[in-house]
Amino acid sequence: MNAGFVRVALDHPSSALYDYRMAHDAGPAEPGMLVRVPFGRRDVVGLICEVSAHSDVPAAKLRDVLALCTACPPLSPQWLALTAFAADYYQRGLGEVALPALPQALRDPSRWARLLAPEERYRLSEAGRAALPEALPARAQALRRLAQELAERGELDPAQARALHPKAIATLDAWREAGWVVHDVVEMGTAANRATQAEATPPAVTVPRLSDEQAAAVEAIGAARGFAPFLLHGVTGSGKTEVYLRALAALLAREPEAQALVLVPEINLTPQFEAAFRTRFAATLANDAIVTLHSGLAEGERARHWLAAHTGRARIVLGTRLAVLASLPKLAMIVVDEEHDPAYKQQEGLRYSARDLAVWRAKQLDIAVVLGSATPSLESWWQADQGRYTRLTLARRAVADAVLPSVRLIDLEEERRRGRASFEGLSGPLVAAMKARLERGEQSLIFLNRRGYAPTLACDACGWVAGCPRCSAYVVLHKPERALRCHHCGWEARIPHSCPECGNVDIAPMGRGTQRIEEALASAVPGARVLRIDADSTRRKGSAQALFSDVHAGDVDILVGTQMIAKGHDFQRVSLVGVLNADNALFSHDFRASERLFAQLMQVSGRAGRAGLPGEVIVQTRYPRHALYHALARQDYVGFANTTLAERRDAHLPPFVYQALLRAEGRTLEAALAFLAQGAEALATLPAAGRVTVYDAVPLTIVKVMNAHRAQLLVESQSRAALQATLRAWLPLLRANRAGSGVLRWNLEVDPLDI
DNA sequence: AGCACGCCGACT
DNA sequence: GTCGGCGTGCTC
Repeated sequence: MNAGFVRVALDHPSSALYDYRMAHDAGPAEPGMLVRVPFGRRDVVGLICEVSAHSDVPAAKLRDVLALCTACPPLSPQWLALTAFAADYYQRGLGEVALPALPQALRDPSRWARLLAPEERYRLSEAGRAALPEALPARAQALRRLAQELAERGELDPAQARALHPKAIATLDAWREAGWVVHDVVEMGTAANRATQAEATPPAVTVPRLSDEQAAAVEAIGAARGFAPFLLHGVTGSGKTEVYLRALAALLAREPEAQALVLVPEINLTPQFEAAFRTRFAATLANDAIVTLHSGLAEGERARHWLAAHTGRARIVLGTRLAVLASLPKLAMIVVDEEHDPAYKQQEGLRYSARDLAVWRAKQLDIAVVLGSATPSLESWWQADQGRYTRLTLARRAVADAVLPSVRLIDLEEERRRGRASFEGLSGPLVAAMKARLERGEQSLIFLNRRGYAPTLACDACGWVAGCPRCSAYVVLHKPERALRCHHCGWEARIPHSCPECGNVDIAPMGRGTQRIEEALASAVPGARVLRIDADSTRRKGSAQALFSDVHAGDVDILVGTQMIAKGHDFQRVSLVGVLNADNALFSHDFRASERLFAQLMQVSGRAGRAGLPGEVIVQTRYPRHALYHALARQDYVGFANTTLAERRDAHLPPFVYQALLRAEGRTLEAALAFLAQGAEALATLPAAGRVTVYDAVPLTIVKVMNAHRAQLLVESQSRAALQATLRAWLPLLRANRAGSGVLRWNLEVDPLDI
């Protein structure tokens, strides 16, 4: 038998490609195709990176490809280059990057055959819903059950139907002829395209008039050819989304096959974007030409959407950071909304920055990329300063009479000194302002970046503080569940009735979280309907959406929440934003903490007064003279960015240097530190070591998590290339590091955000 | 990453 | 005497 060889990337830490024999009659193998191969003792799915007539691997070691996936068109060379770049840049194996980027269905060979086969679905029509199952004879139990399942589940595929009743298909066909059942055939590689939706006439779309600034931005983006990175700096409410919509509309009209990728920082923001896109493009794009891609999708849906992107049927792909690795053969424009958002940085596995990869992808494909934000990352701002990104500015709010909110700083020290009343951390002026909003039927929003009832529980008598047995952290008091919970490892315990150290029964919550504020508001502002939105209140899938719609519907007077409430939502009736407990971040060891805080406060401030109501922001602080708050009071991003960048330059911090972080977790802190110290010694022996600085290994602030002791080592260089070369040579030495005995895990992060 | 093989403590 | 702990090493 005639045979060739394929070099395959596997989801496996080694960056090496593995050679396999490939029988020619298995079909034409090409790079970008998936294969099922034996690997050690198991079968895995790999990605063909090269096809060759010979192999250097000894024949005795070579094994045969078990199957070739022919249902799915091969991944393009551009896509392979993208994943290869990401693997190289973030110091990972190609397979570790490429395979996890694919939907699960492609990594399961048993599903390959049906990948692109049309999917059939049966569902009840309006008439069927009204008539069934009553129209059936009472004794036809199996049929009644079929009808009942159809009504309850919404839809059935042929296999499910047959499982309920052997002759289900014939029955369903009969019901279809009676007008009770609709038979949908969904082409794989597209989203569900139901007949009823396709028939509906799109509603008339009201397209807002553009401001001069918006029009200029749209024109600049539209006129761009080739690689064109834009930094769209627009204050909250200035209509950045409208700029995206217009730019995309112009592109899709100009190039009838072009695809666009739109990234948003978190899943919660996809529904509103999706709705806006569907409405705007209802007349020009088929319903299935807009798809979403994020981790909240069911596996099957994710595969369908991914395939729609991969086959070119989807024209607009809207998604979270993972969408940046989608296969988009006709990609012609990328939008990254809220580009400064830390959520674009993956914090486990391959620690990539979706924003940075978006820019790389735009450069690779020679297309435009629009980075939008009210508070751009200092990295992007610096790129614009350097002239590498084109800056587009929207300085005014889009709604005619909407102005920027006024910011009031409440000096908590002075309040205390003057003996002014405060209630559970809510100062007098803030309470008064909320009461005034309640009377006027306007909404207030209270921002506190700390969930739970109280950060911890403490004993006044002996000084005991409730801590986690597995972590060096306090446990957070959660009142609804009457539990103490560790936010780092998930450890939980009942709230003790007395101090476990001294038996004192007067143990009390210390500090305040969103739950406690929610409770306090009920008495501080009598009659107000208070709603809390944080990771705890939105744990159930889809519940965030329901809670937000209560706010939009006006069923809420005061909304309390963590940063979840700061992002994206355009609350029409909010005219007051209160900020509690923001001071902690001012004195953090992480040099980016103030940048993040400023962005968050600007963002949450932007929730006030969007629909023409005068907006007010009240910040409670013990440091009212801090420069950050002054910049916030003036809503002065540019001033903040310029001073902070100057400080960064003086202190030799990013974006003026490039960094990487080696983290280790050990059974003991000593083991972790020893591993890092030995790593530092190994690095010093490398040729390019002269151009990189290695700092001392230090314990993390929360040194112990889940009984693992954590430490890190910072490596930096003025030259990205020197850093990259060093890291590449360093990794094999780290893998061979014999100080690794007490080390449980370690990882290397390039361009870390949290230091 | 899995999943083997391989060499030392507490159990039927 | 084994069952099983996880340290070490390999996968075309």
